[in-house]
Amino acid sequence: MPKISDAKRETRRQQILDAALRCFSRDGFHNTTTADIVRESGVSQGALYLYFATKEDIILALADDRHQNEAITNALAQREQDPVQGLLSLIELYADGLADQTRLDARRVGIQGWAEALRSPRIHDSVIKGLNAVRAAIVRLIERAQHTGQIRPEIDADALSRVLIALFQGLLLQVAWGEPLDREICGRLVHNLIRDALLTPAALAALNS
Amino acid sequence: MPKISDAKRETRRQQILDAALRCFSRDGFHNTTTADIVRESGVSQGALYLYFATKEDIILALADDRHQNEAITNALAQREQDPVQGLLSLIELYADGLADQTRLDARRVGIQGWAEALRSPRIHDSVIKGLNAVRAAIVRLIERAQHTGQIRPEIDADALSRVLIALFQGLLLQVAWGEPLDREICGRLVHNLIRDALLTPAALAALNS
Amino acid sequence: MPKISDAKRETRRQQILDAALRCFSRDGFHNTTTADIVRESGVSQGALYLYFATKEDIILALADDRHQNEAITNALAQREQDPVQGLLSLIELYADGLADQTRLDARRVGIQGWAEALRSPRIHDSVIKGLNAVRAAIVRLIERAQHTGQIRPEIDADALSRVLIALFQGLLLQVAWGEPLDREICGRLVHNLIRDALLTPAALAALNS
Amino acid sequence: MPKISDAKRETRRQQILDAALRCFSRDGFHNTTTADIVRESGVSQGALYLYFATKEDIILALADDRHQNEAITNALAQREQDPVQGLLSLIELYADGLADQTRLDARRVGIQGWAEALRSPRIHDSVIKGLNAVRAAIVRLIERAQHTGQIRPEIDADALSRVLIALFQGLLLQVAWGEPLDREICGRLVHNLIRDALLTPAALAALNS
DNA sequence: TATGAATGAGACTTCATTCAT
DNA sequence: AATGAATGAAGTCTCATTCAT
Repeated sequence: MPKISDAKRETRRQQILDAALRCFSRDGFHNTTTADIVRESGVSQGALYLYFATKEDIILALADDRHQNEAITNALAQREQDPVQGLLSLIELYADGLADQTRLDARRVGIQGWAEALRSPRIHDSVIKGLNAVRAAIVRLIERAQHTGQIRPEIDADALSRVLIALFQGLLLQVAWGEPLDREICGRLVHNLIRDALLTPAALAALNS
Repeated sequence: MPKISDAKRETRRQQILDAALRCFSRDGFHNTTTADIVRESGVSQGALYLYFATKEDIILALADDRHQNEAITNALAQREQDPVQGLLSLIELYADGLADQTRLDARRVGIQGWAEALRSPRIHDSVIKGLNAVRAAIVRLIERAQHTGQIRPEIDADALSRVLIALFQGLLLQVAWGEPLDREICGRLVHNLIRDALLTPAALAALNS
Repeated sequence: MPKISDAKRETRRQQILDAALRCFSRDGFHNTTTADIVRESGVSQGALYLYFATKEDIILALADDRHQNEAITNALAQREQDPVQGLLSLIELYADGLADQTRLDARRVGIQGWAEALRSPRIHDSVIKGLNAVRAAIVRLIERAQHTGQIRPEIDADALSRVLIALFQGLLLQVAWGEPLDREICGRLVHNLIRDALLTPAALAALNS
Repeated sequence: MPKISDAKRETRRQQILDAALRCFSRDGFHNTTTADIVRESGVSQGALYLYFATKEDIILALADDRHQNEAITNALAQREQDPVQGLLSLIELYADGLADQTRLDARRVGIQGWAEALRSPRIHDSVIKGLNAVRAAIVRLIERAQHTGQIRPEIDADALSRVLIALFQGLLLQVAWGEPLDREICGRLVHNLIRDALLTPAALAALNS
């Protein structure tokens, strides 16, 4: 009979996830032992398995956390009245995430998840679910903008969303490797790419006004 | 004197690398055992260590192979008279690589290398070296095109090269995950992005003619 | 809370050490595998490493056990009122140890430790520590006897202690090799050596009375 | 068909033994690989096995070398007219060997042989053979001295020889461990032990004259 | 004879997970 | 619920010896 309160339980769980994130970021999934996580989190070896059935479940839980954060970001951008503004604001938010020092571990672990997705069906599913959520959010904004005549109608919304995500993924990777990416210059570059290649003349005029 | 011939030695070495590539692609670095590579390659357990000092050295050798291929691709694009054509041709070549079924394993293993680069200094060095080689090739083309007035002078060549690479990396990732990326549609999209956002009016006119 | 009791833990530890002693005595350090120790001790392969971090640590632990036994022997001899009697009694105790069938394994393993001390700094330290403890005990007895005028004052206590130990080490070696050493005859011989070469005429007279 | 000359063959053999001695001294038998010996000696991996059937045979050959040296030493002492002088001279010769820096490796390897003798029958035989040769030489000297009335008749020649050898073995051990043994002081001590405990009054008077 | 590449059994150690308490 | 000791299957790498040339 579970005597522990839900709050207590959630705290413990998060404690483990935080520790795991630090370990995975530092040493990678496969060079992190459950003993490492135990040491870093302060819970006991046995307790770990009261919260997560396997080590892979910890990885999945971290991925889920990440997707929840992204869902919030996506929802935020949808709220914008103007879909082009929404798109630009979404890009801005993700770019902020790129530079945010506090999410460094999450980014590093995320990249490891990309690799794991290639061999673990469960992680693959999780990663694709996250990908699709972001993609759907972007597609919706693009289609809204095409509906309002702001984005050229001949553009394939799905392809564009994938391209934008790809761009972000690649930059994330380079940042994680410690490459010097000037947020200002890159940001402007991407902004201009979109402006010049996507917007209709009318939208462009409106943007400049 | 039974000193093995260089050709024989190289054959054996490649045999091991081919087997390793298949194993790594299928199961990932960490879930591939040296025994797996031995089984797949047909060499003996001991012979493996006559060619590679550690398992990590096999990973590094695969990365080096990859970088050599890329170097050839880069050199190919530099030969073009017109730098804009060179850039477009480079993009075309990498896009071909994305779709090439025969290099599927290499792509999957490459992505795992990205993750490993986060924790292994040696792999990090190797990956960054490869990144820089490609970057330098792209920067050279862009600067040549700016010199001839074909690409807008205000564009930061280094940032643009990183953005193009990032784009490619992200698409590579999605392809590796099995996502349905229409080469035609995405190719045209990227092509247009470049055309509309980078080229000077003069170059644009020349391109269309 | 399943924290094992200290007694239980100590039992288990000793169980491993006993098994290791038997294995090392029979096959030598280097021809004993951890699997052998596991088989002989009945613990699991993994459990071995809960008690000893490496195989060398097992060797060191055995050496420490030995030194503790010797410390007890040394302390026993110091208790004698008469330092010459103490010295003779110490020699007697070590000679008993030489002949004791129950300590056969310990002797054989001890000799292997001598050899290991030549190449492993940790084992060297341990062996020298043990050597010095015995030496100090003997030196103290000799100096006390010189103080009381029983042992000739011109004798170098440190050199003599080393010589006595050397004698014991060599005899130990020969016994371990299975050489027929008559305890009675050798004992008398050593006894007389000491009597004739070390004692002052006064002490000699007292001994004979 | 053996085209190689015996001289050449012997040179090669000695080259291997010299290298092996250095390796064994430095790293111990078990931490020396045949590859180490090959590297240190300059012969090829295969050639090693043209000269020695197994690694153990190298160890045995080194032991034989040692015994030959000792045989020469023993013979030298036998030549002395006066058996007591012969005994003292033998002790002197072995003591010289103890201090001789050029035979450091041989001493270190010899000690390892002591340990190996505990588990390898072949090495045991070799070691015992060497021991008995020295013992016989000493016994002969003692018995001659007893015959001439120089050494007390009640002394057991065999036991005394063992004790003298033991003494030497122990000192050898301590020297090999790097212990500071003053050759002068220890030498005099041993000398006096013998003088005071073994010699008859007549022999003693002769010695002092 | 001589070479050095090849072999493959096996060594030590690790680690995700279980289970008695 | 919680603990941490215990498990045992693997994993990477080594090395004495063999053998094709």
